[in-house]
Amino acid sequence: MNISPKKISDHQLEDQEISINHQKLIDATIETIAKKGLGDTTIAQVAKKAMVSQGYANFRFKSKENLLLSSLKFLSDEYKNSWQRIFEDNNLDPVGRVIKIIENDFSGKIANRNKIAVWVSFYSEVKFRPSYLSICQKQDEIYSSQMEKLIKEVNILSNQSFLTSREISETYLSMVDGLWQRILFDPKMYSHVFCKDLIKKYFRNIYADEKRFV
Amino acid sequence: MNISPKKISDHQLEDQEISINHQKLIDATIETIAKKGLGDTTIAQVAKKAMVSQGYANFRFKSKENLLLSSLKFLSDEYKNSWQRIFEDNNLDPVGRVIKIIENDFSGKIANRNKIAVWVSFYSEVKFRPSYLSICQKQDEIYSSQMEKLIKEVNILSNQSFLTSREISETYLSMVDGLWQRILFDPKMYSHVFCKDLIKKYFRNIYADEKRFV
DNA sequence: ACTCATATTGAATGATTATTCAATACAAAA
DNA sequence: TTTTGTATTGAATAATCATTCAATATGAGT
Repeated sequence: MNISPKKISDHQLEDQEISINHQKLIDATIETIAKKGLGDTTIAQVAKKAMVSQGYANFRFKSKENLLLSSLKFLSDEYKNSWQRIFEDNNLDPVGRVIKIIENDFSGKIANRNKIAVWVSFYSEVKFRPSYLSICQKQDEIYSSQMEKLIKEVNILSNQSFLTSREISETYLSMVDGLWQRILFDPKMYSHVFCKDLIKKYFRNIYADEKRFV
Repeated sequence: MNISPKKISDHQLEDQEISINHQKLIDATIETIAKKGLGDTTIAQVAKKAMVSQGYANFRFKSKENLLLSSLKFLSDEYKNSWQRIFEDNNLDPVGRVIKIIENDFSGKIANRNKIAVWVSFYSEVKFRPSYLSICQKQDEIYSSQMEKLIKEVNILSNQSFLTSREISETYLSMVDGLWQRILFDPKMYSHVFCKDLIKKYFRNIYADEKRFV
């Protein structure tokens, strides 16, 4: 099994190369869905955008279904990483964390029209594709429960007891989903600032003493 | 131009027959989208479910696109009629109207999983099909503005001034969209009762004196 | 019974597209 | 240089569908 350093290096390079094409195809898939819609996304278009041959795209991902799945997984992980970093940031107090969460959910990286278009496309197929559901659902459950725990802390600190942490977090999560969808309809009216302000006002109403919800 | 009574009667019958097939096809389209998804809905399946030939379905609606459009229009009108009746009901006071609106938005007729699946399917294509957008957007604007006016009345009656009627109605509308989407993911958790209670609690928190938000 | 107009059929067509695979490019090892 | 294994191509295949249309059914008027 004597493996030479060269060989390892080669292998790593190989993996990197593979990885580059892999990611190029996923990026191209997301761009294509964002531009044409899930239904009008063909392997030929994706391959062209990724600048590889059509045959290669299929070979690399085994099937179109698998390419779509991988793209959804990528988006889902990207989102997860963004909020996980906030929950794990020990420099933040509960209210500061909530504010960061809101800002993240309506940041240019997460809530831009292209990515929302992709999200909503997959959401709309969730009922028919258990594989989509399983990717989204698990992470959503974690997000929900983390959010509820966080709100519980804020509730305690602010002596708020009329609304339960569950109620507040469910309201927040449904508002985010709804606003994302509305961004698709009318991105001018539902600007990031508008959405963030609306949600902050919601919190401000609940936690009247907390001046940070602008 | 002497038209005999018989002839008129025939003509009406003819129209009715046409109308029956027309509606059978639209119903079948909605059912098929709800069962298979927009992307996997074929004219053949719809025609089979409506018990007419494939060729007829195409002939009658001129194109698949047009059949889908007509189906969206039908759903959209059905929804509009349901809330318009509430806004026009003079027996209701503002708060009573809000409660009826909430109940309507999560009634079995409107917020069932099949219809939501169809809604979300069309929503997800809105960015790519201006024709879908134009059907949805206009009615949504009316609903929004009616809702805002209604909330303004409630605000005045209850001396609530921290949240504007715009803010409350936008919050309500985005919550409804978000909750509808969540019903697709997890209809058990997001039951109609759960959704209605969540929203009523939101209003109860704003209008603390109003006991009718359960 | 016959004619005519309209409604409806269903098989044929043509377009689109995922998938396959034999052929080729390429680069590393000998 | 030659060999060998892997990466990549792109043309061929096969399946799926929307759409068309010639043929047929239906039923009212004469």
